[in-house]
Amino acid sequence: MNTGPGQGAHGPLSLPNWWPTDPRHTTSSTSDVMSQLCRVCGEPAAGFHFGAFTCEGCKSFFGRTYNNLSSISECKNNGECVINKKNRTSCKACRLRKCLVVGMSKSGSRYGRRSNWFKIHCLLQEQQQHHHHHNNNSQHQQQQHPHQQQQHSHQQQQQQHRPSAGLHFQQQSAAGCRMSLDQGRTPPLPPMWADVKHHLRLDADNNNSVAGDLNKDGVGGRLSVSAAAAAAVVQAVRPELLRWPSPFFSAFPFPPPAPFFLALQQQQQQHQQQQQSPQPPPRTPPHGHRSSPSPPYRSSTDDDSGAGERDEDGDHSDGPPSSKRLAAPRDLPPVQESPMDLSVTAAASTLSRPPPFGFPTLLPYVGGRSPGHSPDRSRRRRRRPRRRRPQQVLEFAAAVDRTSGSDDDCAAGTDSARDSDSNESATGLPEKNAPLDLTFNRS
Amino acid sequence: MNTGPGQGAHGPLSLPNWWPTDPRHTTSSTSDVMSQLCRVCGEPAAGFHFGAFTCEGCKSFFGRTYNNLSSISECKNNGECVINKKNRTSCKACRLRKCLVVGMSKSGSRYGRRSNWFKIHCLLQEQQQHHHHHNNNSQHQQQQHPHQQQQHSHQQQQQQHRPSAGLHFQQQSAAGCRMSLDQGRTPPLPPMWADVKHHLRLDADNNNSVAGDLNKDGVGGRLSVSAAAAAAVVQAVRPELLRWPSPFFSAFPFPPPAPFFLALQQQQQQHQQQQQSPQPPPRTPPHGHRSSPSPPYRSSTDDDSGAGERDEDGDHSDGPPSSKRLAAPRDLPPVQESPMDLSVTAAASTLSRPPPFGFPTLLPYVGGRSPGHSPDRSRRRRRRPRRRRPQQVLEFAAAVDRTSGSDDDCAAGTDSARDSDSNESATGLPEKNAPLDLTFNRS
DNA sequence: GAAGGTCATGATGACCTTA
DNA sequence: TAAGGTCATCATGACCTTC
Ligand SMILES: [Zn+2]
Ligand SMILES: [Zn+2]
Repeated sequence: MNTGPGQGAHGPLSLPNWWPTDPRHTTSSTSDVMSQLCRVCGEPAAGFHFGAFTCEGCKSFFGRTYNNLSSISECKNNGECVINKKNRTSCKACRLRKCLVVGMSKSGSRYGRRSNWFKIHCLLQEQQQHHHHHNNNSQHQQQQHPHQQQQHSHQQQQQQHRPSAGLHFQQQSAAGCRMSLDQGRTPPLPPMWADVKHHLRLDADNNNSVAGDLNKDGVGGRLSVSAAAAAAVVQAVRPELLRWPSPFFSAFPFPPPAPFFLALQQQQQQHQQQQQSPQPPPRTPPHGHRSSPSPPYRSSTDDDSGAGERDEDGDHSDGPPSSKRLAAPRDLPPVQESPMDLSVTAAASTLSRPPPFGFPTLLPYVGGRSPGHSPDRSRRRRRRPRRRRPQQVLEFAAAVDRTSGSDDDCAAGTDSARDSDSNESATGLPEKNAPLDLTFNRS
Repeated sequence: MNTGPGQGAHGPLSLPNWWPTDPRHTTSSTSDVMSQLCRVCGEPAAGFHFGAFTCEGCKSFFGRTYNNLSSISECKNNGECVINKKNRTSCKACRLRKCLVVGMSKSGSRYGRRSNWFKIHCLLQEQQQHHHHHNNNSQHQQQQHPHQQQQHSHQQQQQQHRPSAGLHFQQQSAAGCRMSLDQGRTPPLPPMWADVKHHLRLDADNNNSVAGDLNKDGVGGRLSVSAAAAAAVVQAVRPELLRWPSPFFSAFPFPPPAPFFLALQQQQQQHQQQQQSPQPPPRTPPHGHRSSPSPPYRSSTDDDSGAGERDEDGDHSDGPPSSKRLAAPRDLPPVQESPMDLSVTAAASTLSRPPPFGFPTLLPYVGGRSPGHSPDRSRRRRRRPRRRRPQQVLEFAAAVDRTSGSDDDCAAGTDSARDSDSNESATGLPEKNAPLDLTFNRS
């Protein structure tokens, strides 16, 4: 409980003292903010991106590839690649897995370019509308942290102070066009969401090394709700990418709360059962949660300089720490209260690898820019377009055919996957489609 | 002994019947030329490039990376990657090693854009000037092929008919400028080079699966002289790329004949001995030859459809074989007799990773175009140059410092190399230098 | 016909803009 | 400050030119 936003009076959002400190301010006792490393590759971090301290490269990689999961080819090293600064570009599957493991999520960014603290509050508001789910799933963390019990009132009380400036939720119509719904001021959270709120708080704390410990043994850590959501999306669309190392989803101590994921997983399981596919059973993702003896989140006084990600070489110590380092920490600005557009977009029609279940229709992510700011993507360099060979198209068609049937893709999900590369559809990149936004859509 | 150039009368070069058939014409009994596959990745071959049937991609890859060995990062899979169509871009080290194993060599292309048959004759001429070496090394193959003995006279006789239009050898001056030396008509080969000629013949036959068998166990195959030369260059400049799998150079049944390689290896060994570096002893490259019980080259009637490279998935069978296949075989045109420029260029000053020994100075390869054809590389798209971070430069400097001392690079040459990636200097790409030409220079 | 050049294409990541 | 756009840079490989 050191210097954090909880003790400062930032406008209408005066966080209580029990509120966990911002990990960007209180990282550890030995490493300060200036020397944060990318949780994915170990390079000096450039900031807190998509829910974790990452470098610019990993930030861009996750921002790109999560919307285009079909561009990732399966790992050829049994999914055991250890990502570091130099080999981070050699295996995209393991890099994405590492991103998910350390807690990165695009779903945490669907609130636009706001501070993470503001996003947490928005997420609390959002989850509130689906509280009829998971009433019994929010109990398995309480005995480990009884101090969380008496903090619910504070959290809700803080929730009352939350700036509610009319969040614009958007829903997906059948035609694919988006329509904004002004939700207005949301009611306070019911008590049954107290524990979920605790996990939601981890959304801002997911740079903790508890999640980083996942890289060691695949167990012991826990991820935030949005991170679990992101992983569930990847599991749904590209299950072969998360097949290794062993229980990926068991690291999540709770099922994802959004009904989207529940339906996603159920439909996927039903599809796999009725299709009798050789794909391995989906190891009961997020539902296969287990209670972990580890604390739900790290204390800000813990030392995270030696936890996780330490199998990289120490090449980050020889470079000058000047521009790659983070900026000096400042006081958190007050949470913004201006209205915002919570665009949840989708584009299922451009989904190069359509999932076998009813995936919600997606529209390409339009970003948080103002409507008047046209990206004008057409002015890119475009010289004489050279015709492609028809073989590529045929390969893609064959891959889609085989994948939609899901009959041969994940047949070699054992150690023999290394160097065998026996599944074409997983790694065969289809003809380049428009980037997809897999930011999960709330139905 | 089927249809080949040996029985056709092509102008002055009427090859005798015993002359081995062109592998481009007589591949095997089951696969014809139209269905040749890339010896590196298994894709339908686009032609006979750099001494082996390769696709366009592997051709371009070898042509690029052999001149820029510093751009290749060390394999993270213990050098055991099996290259196929889909994962060929994932590990450049193993792809280059595969290229060398199947017999690709830039040294075979230093004669310009000539047919392989013409290059063989030129190579014969060239090797003749260094016949004072390896007088005793050229004996261990004869007992296996006694029919080669009485064919020497034919080969020399054919050598007399060789078009000798004044080969322009170039030598390297101390100042780095090149000067052409018209060697004129070379004298006939002495008898001691009979066995070397046999291996030279393999230069055109190095698409045989004997070399391809190297991929299975690392032994049993043999490579051509130029292929051994190319491998020796890689061994000299980037020894860590050929450290795996086990005895790479033991596959070469003969030492490289050019004194360049002798000096290269000797200097390297001397340097390693006096430096007491943790690099493994250079496994006695090409000198550690051993007699192989396998025939020195494949008979044209053998079936090579099942030898080597068969651990890839059979994705090359589902694509349309139209444009990727080779053109229909035609009769070999007569060997060209016009004068040619045997440019052997070098550029040691731009060597990003200077070898610890006295590497011969190299100039960037200028290609075989006519002097009036300026590539005009400066008209490439060049927008506002964005300044680089100084960290990159410092990293490169540190890497060069460490590598020049050769104290820590090859320390982890065991199975722990996978995923550890403990050596910075091997994979740390230095600041992009000009592409190097490592086509070996004859002193 | 092979060597090498060309360049469209995709991936990457440092830098920038926006909110 | 973070999300996302920009784009220089690089690697790739299909196509092309040259010899
Ligand atoms: Zn990173
Ligand atoms: Zn190939």
